[in-house]
Amino acid sequence: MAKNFTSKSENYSQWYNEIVLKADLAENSAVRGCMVIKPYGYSIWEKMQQALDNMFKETGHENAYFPLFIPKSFFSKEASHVEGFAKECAVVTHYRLKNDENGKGVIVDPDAKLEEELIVRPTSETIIWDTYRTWIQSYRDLPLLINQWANVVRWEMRTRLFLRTAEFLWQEGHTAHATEKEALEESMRMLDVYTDFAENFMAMPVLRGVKTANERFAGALETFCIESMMQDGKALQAGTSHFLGQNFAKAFDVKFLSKENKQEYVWATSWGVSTRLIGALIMSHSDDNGLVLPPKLAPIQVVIIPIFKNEEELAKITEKINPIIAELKKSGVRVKFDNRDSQKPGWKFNEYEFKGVPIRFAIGMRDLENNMIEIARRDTLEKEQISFDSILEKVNSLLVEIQDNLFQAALNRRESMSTIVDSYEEFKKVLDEKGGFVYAHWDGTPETEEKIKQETKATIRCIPLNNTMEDGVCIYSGKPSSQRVVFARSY
RNA sequence: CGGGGUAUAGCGCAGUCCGGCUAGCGCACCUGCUUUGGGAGCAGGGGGUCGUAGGUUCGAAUCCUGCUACCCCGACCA
Repeated sequence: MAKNFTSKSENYSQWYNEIVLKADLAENSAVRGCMVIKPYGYSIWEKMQQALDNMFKETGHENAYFPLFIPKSFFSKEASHVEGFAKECAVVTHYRLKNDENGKGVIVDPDAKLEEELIVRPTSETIIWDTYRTWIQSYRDLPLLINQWANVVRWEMRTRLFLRTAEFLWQEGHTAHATEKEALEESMRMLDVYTDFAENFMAMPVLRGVKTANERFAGALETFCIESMMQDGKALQAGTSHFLGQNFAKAFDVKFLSKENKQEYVWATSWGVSTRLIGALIMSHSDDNGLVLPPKLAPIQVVIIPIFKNEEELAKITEKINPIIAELKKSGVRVKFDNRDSQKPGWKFNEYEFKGVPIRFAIGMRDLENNMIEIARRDTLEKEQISFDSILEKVNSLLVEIQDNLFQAALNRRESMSTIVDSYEEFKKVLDEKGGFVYAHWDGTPETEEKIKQETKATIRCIPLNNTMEDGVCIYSGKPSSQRVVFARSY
């Protein structure tokens, strides 16, 4: 079974790229740092969108859309926010092109300079809060619970398909509340939504925690996050939910009249996940045979491959399988019958393995005679013959089983990649030799965190929520500490 | 922005050091026959101003200079 894949144990980075290319998910674009998401990759994103969007609706949120361009002046209103994003913004300075007089093609018309430059949004807090000012007057307008599906641009130095591209797709929720308590509850609620999505749809276990000051979102008072562990032992931030306090309300003068007839600033949250989740999905489950998708997000859950020598045989197979396909579709299973005669069965087997389709059936003349069918599962690569009449039952139970199995395998992997250490020596050794999450005591200062980062490239991924309190001493400074935090090298 | 590398058919590459006949290979594509239970075989075929601008030379993919783009490693980041 030579699949021509670089083994992930040999070169993880190359393995990742091959998965993306061979599963036909995406490719680098001609535009610097950007990515073309191909139809199959996009269909996975659509599945993610649908699931998340339902969850947002269930928690009372509505979708809206705000402009791509943000006047530069909006950014100067929240000092720490601009500091966080200034280095990576694309800026629109002109609005017209013209033909070069020297015949050198098209040039930017110097006469078409914008009075005020426009920033291509790296995130939408500023333009949304500028808009919210006019939407919010009374406590009756609150809470305001809005989500936007959009593209954003961050001019990163170095890019990687799905994990870090100059332009990426995401959703960003922006909410306004009357009280601090409500806003904090909202940011926790959305962290719960993300956790639910990651674990139950992506089959990817996550650590829930709060970021340290160094790692906090620009302009937030508190950043909550879900952190996942990839198969190479590096951490990936899968989603964030920010408690913004009154920072943006004050910067954009968003006030409301309370029940007590007093002018007050609103309390805010924002939260987002991006197409990076597709990268997380790839690195959580895939193997040396290609992509492995959890059934709940697989664009094709079941593929049926007929094995035939001529049209008559195909007709017989089709006649036999069609009722089953209809039944599967009726019960909501996404099924594909690949009856192309342009490719051979073996070619198709490999193709759907690359693409991570959870269940594959193969049916030929032999099976018709025996009233049997061959079923293969992508997660374990196991094959078996089952009775034709048990297909429906088998598919329904196996889809659930694969989903659970992927989660459990990822969880086991993460647990085996988690280590508790009590000394800096041990800390460095584990990072170099094993990777993964490293639980260690930290004195709580940004200085120590920064030094550890410089010396080891490991950052504090989060301080776990509901952490167990435990007295100890900081592995770096030896100062007292009351709990362990989670370190890792990360993407 | 620092360090390294690459640019030749749709994709992946060889050829460049040491200039020379019609620029070659694998995959993909087209035609025909035989095939079809894990990426089929044989035969035939189509596709290239060798990144770009200039220079050296009888002659440049190959040597020289400028430019551009992309990739990898760092700093930065969802």
